[in-house]
Amino acid sequence: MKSQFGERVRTLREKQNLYLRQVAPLLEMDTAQLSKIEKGLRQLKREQIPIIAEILKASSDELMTLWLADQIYEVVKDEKMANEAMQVAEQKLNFIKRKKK
Amino acid sequence: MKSQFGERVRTLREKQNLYLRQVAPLLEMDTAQLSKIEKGLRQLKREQIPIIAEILKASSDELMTLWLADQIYEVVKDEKMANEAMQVAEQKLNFIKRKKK
DNA sequence: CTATATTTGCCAAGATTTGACAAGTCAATA
DNA sequence: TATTGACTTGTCAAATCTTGGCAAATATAG
Repeated sequence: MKSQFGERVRTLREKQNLYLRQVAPLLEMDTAQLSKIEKGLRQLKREQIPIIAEILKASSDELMTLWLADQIYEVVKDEKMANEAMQVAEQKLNFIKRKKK
Repeated sequence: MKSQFGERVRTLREKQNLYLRQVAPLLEMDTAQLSKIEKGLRQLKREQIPIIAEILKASSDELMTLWLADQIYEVVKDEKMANEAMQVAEQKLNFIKRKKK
């Protein structure tokens, strides 16, 4: 499981019977780049997520969630304190959210 | 709450009655940089965490946890799907961990 | 073998982060 | 109010990291 985002994009693309060469230009990149993105070797730019969601007729929220999860995972993988750090981050997140209401 | 790591470092440093000018050289930086780190405007390098932990007679694990939490928070702050993403990342983390055992 | 789809390797260009310094604020106090 | 010491802020070039684009390699199907 290299990149949840990439794997999901590939699945969706295949479900739509689209080739890299068809999708890549819509994102203004070449097939090599999109291939790397699907394999998790590169990151799609955050602002392109809604675009690819539309191309693949998928939920932008779902793809954004997977994309963010990949970024988080990149930070904590191989870290002994990963779980503790996630918990602390979550608490901060909820604390800030509560404050904003 | 800008940076949990930075705030903790400052607290620990003050508890030890140390000045920036005393601590900074031990990390091979100037006081300006360390000041920014404590205020969350810069990140300490990951590999320097054990060093600062020793200087401040603090737990390396604790500081690493806060440092990682800051990195995670940076990824998800202001994101609508933040909580969902954290959950997905956590699942992946536990999945991988289970596999490694 | 040929054609098409995808993957991989490379490296220059672009973007981001850091290091270093100078100048600034602030508080205590002579 | 002038001085000193601690800390902060702004700037910018250098260092580091990431991306874009191309060419060549591989894979698959006919």
